[in-house]
Amino acid sequence: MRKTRVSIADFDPEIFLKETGLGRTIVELKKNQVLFTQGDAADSVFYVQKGSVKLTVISPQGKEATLSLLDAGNFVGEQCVASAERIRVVSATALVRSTLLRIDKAEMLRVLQQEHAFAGVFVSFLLARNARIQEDLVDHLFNSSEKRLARILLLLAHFGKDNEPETVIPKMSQEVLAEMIGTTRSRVNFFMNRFRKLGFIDYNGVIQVHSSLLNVVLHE
Amino acid sequence: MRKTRVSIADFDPEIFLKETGLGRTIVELKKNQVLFTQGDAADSVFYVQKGSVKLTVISPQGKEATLSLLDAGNFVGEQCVASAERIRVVSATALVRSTLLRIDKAEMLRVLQQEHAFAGVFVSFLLARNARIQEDLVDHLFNSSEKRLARILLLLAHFGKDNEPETVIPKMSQEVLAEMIGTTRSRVNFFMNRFRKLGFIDYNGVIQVHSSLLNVVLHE
DNA sequence: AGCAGTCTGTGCAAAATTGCACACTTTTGC
DNA sequence: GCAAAAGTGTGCAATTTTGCACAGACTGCT
Repeated sequence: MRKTRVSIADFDPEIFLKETGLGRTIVELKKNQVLFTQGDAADSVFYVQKGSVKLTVISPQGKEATLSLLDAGNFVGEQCVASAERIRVVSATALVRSTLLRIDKAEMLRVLQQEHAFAGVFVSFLLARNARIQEDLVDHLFNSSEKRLARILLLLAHFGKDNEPETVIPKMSQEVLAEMIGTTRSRVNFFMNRFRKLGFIDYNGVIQVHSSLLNVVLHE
Repeated sequence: MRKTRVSIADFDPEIFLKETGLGRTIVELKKNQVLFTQGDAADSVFYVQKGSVKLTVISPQGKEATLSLLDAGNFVGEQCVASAERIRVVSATALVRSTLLRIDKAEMLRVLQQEHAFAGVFVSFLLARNARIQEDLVDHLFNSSEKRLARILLLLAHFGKDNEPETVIPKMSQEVLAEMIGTTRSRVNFFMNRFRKLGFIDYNGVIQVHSSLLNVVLHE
């Protein structure tokens, strides 16, 4: 064990994000339980310890879109750290039974301010998130909905698995897939069947993605 | 003047981002001059002091897309702070004559690590950038290209002006507009003329946006 | 002034996408 | 176990978007 000191050098982001403490509480969510809703007051940040969370937005016209899925190790609702943001701009819902750490905004600001190591972890997270959203945007700028669907399926096939090249996709309706790639269910259905006929995916109950699906994304 | 101390309390992000120093040099760019290109080695971060920069990506098929315009006060190439990223994933080009501060990656990491205040500035920037990209993505998920064009025009009308509600848009071809909203020039031309006929924009040489264009974005 | 290169206004056929409808099949909740 | 709700496989007409093509306007350069 390390020498005990009062200095900040003892601060460990890993531990901070695992344990409760001042301004930190544990939140347990059942599958499909809502963490917060677009429009809610935003006074805390969450950190996913176990499970996964889906971020969605609703358009003024009532259409829903899914922005991203966040699994263990991600922050949720981090926008509220920005001074101007007092309101949630997205909704967050648990995809499966999940455990999150809720961190008060004030505590979050304090720790960011005082603990280098933690700020580093947070910056890394923000950069990764940035890169991912930007990729999604590029995907929209360049690709047809067919390719977007193929890409999302490939990404989902690895979602939440750091290790094995598992190819089974989390239970997910065609409707939700459509929301994620910004198209209609008709379209998703059409392509899913096409991919199946071509042998890129298997698909009876659960969806299994084969690496051959990569061809759709890569080709031409 | 404040008491002189050797402590880090003297560090001022404002000053740091204005002056050269260890690991920091000034870069002057002419209009349309390239700062870096997709694929270049990424070993530094830039901070826009004056002028503005355009970020673009090229698809494997050779199509080009414009991801964002960054004016004074923004960082460019910040992705390289992420440990994994050794290569530029976008290209950056000056929109007008511009002055940037180039900060070595190592120096950037050092300062982020040691100076709370600076880390705060950087986190704020990342959050703002995140929010903006996310809005762009939502725009794509929900809106038709007509609305996207209207939105971009409105945003451009205020680009680089913190103060006056100026309505003149920086010189920008229909081709570039098309790249920004992910459609074809045909389409942009079609809508530009429509907007003009409807009196939403004026358009002889330079583009002037009227607030009535808001209706396109807001209406149903 | 003259030429080259870029940008704009059009037009149009081909292709992709949307929006619905409806019948089935699975799940879910009680 | 059953009824309601959610999800899926189809089909199709209307609409939107793409991809080209071409002529005229404008710009910068020599």
